[in-house]
Amino acid sequence: MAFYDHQKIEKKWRKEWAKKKLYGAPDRPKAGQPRAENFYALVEFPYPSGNLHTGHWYAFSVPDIFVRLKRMKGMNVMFPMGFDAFGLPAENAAIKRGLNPKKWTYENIAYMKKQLDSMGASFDWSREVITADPEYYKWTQWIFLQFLKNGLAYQAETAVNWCPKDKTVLANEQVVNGRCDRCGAEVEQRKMKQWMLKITDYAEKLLSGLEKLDWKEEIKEAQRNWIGKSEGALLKFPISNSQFSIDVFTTRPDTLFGATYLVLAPEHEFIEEHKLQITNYKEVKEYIEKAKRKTQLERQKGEKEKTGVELKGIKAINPANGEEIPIWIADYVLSGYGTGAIMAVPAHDERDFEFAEKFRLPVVNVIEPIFGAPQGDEVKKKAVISAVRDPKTDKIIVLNWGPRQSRHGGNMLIGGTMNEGEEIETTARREIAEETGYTDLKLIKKSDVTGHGYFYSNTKNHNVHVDAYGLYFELQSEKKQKTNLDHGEKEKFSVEWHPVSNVADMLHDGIHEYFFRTMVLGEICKKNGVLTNSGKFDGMDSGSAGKAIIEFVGGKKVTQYKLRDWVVSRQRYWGVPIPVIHCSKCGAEPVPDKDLPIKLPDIKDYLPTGEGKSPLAKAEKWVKTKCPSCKGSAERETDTLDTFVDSSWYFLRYIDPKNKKKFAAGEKMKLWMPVDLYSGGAEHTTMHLLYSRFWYKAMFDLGLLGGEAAKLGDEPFKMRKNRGLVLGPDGQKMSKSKGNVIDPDEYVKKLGSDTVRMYLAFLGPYDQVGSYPWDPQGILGIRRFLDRVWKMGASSSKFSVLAPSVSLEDAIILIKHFHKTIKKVGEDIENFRFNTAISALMILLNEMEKSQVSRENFETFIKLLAPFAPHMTEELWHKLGDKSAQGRPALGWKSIHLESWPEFDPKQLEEDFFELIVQINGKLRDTFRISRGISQAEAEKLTLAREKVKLALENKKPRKIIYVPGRLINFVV
RNA sequence: GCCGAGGUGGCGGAAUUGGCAGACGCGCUGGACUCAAAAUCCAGUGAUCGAAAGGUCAUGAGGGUUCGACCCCCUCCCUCGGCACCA
Repeated sequence: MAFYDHQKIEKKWRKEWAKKKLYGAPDRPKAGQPRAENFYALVEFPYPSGNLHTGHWYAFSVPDIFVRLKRMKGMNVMFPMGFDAFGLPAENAAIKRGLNPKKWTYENIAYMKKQLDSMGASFDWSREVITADPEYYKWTQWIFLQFLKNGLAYQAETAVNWCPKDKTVLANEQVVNGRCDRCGAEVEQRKMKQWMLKITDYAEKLLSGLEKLDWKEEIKEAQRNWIGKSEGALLKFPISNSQFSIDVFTTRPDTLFGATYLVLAPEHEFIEEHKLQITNYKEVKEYIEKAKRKTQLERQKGEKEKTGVELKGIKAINPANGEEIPIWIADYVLSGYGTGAIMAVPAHDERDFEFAEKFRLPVVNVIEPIFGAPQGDEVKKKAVISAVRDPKTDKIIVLNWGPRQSRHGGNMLIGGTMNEGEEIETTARREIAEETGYTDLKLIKKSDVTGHGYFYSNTKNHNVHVDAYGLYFELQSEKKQKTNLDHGEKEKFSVEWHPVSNVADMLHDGIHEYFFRTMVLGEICKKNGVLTNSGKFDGMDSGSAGKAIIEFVGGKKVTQYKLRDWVVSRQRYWGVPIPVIHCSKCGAEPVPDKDLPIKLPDIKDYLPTGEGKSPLAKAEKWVKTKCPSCKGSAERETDTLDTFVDSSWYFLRYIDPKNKKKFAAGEKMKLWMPVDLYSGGAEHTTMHLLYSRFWYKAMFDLGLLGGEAAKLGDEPFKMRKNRGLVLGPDGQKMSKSKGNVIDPDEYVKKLGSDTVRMYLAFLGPYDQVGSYPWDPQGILGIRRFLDRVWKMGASSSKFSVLAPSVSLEDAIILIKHFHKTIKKVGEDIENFRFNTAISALMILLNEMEKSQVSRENFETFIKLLAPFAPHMTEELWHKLGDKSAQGRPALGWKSIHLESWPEFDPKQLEEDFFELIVQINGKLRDTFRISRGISQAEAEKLTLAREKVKLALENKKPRKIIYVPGRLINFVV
C-alpha cells in the first residue's frame, strides 16, 4: 500500500461523499429505515468575511466529531451551515475595497464554501441559509411585522448609542466599555427616533428560563448579570407646598428614615417642569448642559468624583418622618434606570455618603449592626469600645490578648463593661487607664449608634448580649498611671501600637472592627441590623422593616432590570429594510404580507451619511410609495435591521429552508426543535444568545411556532457549549500586526485536514473557555499518530485471528482494552472531551503495536477514529474491504461513516485482577496484582506476607486497617 | 466593589469525583539505524538526597477535617470572564 498521501485521499473522498449526499438529514427517516431519533446540532454560522481562519476551523471541524459520532450511533443528525451575510463588517470591508457590498459578500460566500469543503465536515448543504437572500429576509421582515402588530416592536425617541465612525446607532449590547463593539470608536449618546424591540417585557422569562437549561453556570451567570434584576420599592416623596411628588426606586426601604436628601438625574423631567420654582435655575441648567456633554465613557470612567447642584427654592418631604429635605441633581444618578431619582441615605450607601461629605449634607445613621446570633438566654451587658490614636505617629492602640479560648482571643481595641450608673465616657477613660495607663486623652468622636454583639463567654460560661458604644480618642501626652497589669492583673494581654492602615485587618472581632472602621476610618456600614432613629420602627430587624416601612408610607414593591429595549434600526445600507411605510395621515403602517419581501434596492451610493439617516433615504424612487391604508402618497422606512435580527431565527429556517409559504412548517419545527446542541463563541453570551432566546420566546407567545408550540417549549437551545480561543504560537491572540497568524489552509496542504481538525480537538477541553496556543510541533504529534495508524492498516498481513507469538492472556487483555476504549471514546465525545478521547485512542494504538491485532480489531479501531479523521479512515476502510481474500466479502460502496458505532460489552469491562494499593499511614508502600473477588481477610494476609510491607511496618501492630475492595488497603500504625 | 470560572512538570493538559498525582501529546536527554543529517524506532524524563535499593518534598499560599485531600471546609493571593456611580 502506498504512503499516506493525504492530499489525494482527502480530495477523493470529499468528492465521493458529496456525490452520494452522505450527510443530508431527512426530516424523517426514509421508509423502510429504522426510525432514528432526530438530533439538531447547530454551530454559529460565519460572517462571509472572505477567508477561513483557524477560529472557523476550531468552531466547525471539532463539533463535527461529535456530529459524526451521533450519526454512527444511529441518530438522524441535522448539521446545517449557512452565512450571516448582512451587516457592518461585510459592508465596511466592501467599502474599504471600493466594492459593492452585495458583490463582495456573495463572492466571499462562494470562496468560503470551497474552504469549508476542505474541512471534511459533514454539513448538510441542502439546507444552506444566507440571510441576505430575499427568500430569507422576506421572513425576517414578516416576523418583525408580527412583533410590530403585537406591540413588541415600536418606534420611539430615546437616548441611544451612536457610533460616529460607523455612523449608525448601536444596541446596548454592542457597546463595550463605552466603545463600539465593531470598530472601537467612542460611542456618543444621542436622542433619536429609533425602532426597538421590547426585550424588557421578557426580562423575567429570560431569567427564569435559564434555570432549566443545560448550560454552564458561567454562561447563565453572564446573562443574569446583563439582565440585572433587583427587587426594591417605589416610594413617593411629596414636594413641599405642592401637589407634586417625586418617585424614587430603592432596594433599601428599611433605611428610609435615613434619607436626608433626594438626587435626580440631570435628565429628569421634573427639573424642566418646575423651572419656575427653582430659584437657581441658571446654575442648574449649566450643570445639565455640562453633564450632557460628557460621553458615556467619561461618565463611567472619568474619576468618580461626585458633582451636583442643589435645586434651590424647592424641597421634598421624607414621607417617613415628614421632614423637609433638599433636592439635588447629580450625574451619578442615571436617567435610564429606576425612576431616574433616588433617595440618598448617606449613612448606608457609599455613593450617597461621598456626595454628602462633599456638599456637607446631613448623615443620619438608622441601622445598628448586629454581630453573632441571639440564642435567647443572653445576659445583657453594656460596654464601651475605644480606639486610641497617637496623632504624632498615626498609630492605634491594639490589645493583643494572645490565643485565648474566648472570643476575646486575638487583637482588640480597648473594651470594657460599664458600671452601674456610669457615664459612657467615664467608663472609656477608666478602661483605657486600667489597661494601658494613658490618662491624657481628648475625645474626638462618639458613635451615634450602638453595636449589638452576641457571643458565648468562656470565662463566665454563659451567652452574652452586649450593647456597645464606640468612642474615639486622641492621645494628648504620654502621661500614664499604673495599670492593672502593674497591679498584678491575671489577664494576659499586651499593649501594642499599630499603624492605622493595618488595624482594620488585624482586629479579630466584628464589633471592634465596625467601630474602628466607622469612627477612625470614617467608613459607612452596609450591614443589616436593627433600626434606630426610625420612629416606631426602632428595634425592628432591618430585614423585615423594609416591608413595614413600604406599607407605612404607601409605597409599593417593584422589580427593576438593567436590561434595556433592543434598538434594532441601523442607518446603514447592507441590511434588511424595515418593512414599514410612513404616511402623514395613517402614521407608521406595516407593509402588507403580499408585498413582502421589501427588497433592498441596488443603489450606487451606499456610503453611510452620518446624519442619522440611512443611505437608502437617497434612493428617492424606492422611498416614494403609497400608503397601504389610505393609498395616499407615503414614504418607506429607510433604516435597516441590525444583523443580530437576522441571526435571531436562522436556526428555524434551516429546518425548512425552501418553504415559500412560511418561515418554517409547524410540523417540521416539531420534529427538530429545540436545538439539541448549540456550539459557539463566548462573545455572543449577552448578544446573539440573549437576542435569539428573546426572539424565540416572543414567537412562541405569538403562536408562530405552530400548534405544537407547547411541546417545543420556549427555549430554543437545549444545550449550549462555549468554545475557547486558539492563540498564535507565541501565546498571543492571532493578529496580522503581530505576525503570528496561522493559516489553516497551509497546514491542510502540508499535513492534511484530518491532522488539523484532530490537532484542534486535542488542544484541550473544548467546552472550557480557555485559550490554547497553536504549537507547530504539537500538530506533528497528531500526524505521527495518523502515520502509525496508516502503517498498521497498510501492513495488513500482520492481521491474524491470533498470532502464535501472543499468549492467550495478552490477547484477552487487548480485547478488554478495546471495550474500555469504545466506552471511553464514546462518552468523551458526548461530553465534548475530545482531547481525552484522542488520548485513549493513542493509548490503544500503543498497545496494538506491541501486540498482534486481528482484522476485526483494526476495523473497530478505525471506526473509533472515523469521527476524528474521516478521510483517512474512509480510505483504510475501503482498502480493507478490497481484500476479499482475507475471508471477508468486499464491502462495495458503503462508507465507514454509515457504519454503526462499535458496541462494548459491559462484561468485558470487568477485570478479574487489580493492582492493590498498599498504604501504611496513608503513604504508598507497595502495590501488587490480586484477584478481584478476594476477601478482606485474604487481602490482609497476602499483604502482610510481603517483604516490603514487613519492612515498612517494622514489626508494629496495625492499629486500624482500612480496606477499599478493588482498590487499596491502608494500615494505620 | 459584586458575581462566575480557574490556578497541577519546561509547555498543552490527565486524574474513576476522597484512594498510585503528572495519563496522552509536545519538548528535552541518551541509544539504535546512517558516511552524515532528517525521518523512524527504543529507553529515560516533577524536584531533591542517594552508587543503588530506597527515602523525602511537591497540585497558587496558609490553616482545618480525614486512615488518606489536586478533590471537602475556612482564610488569603493571583489569572481570566461578566456586571458596575444600577440606588
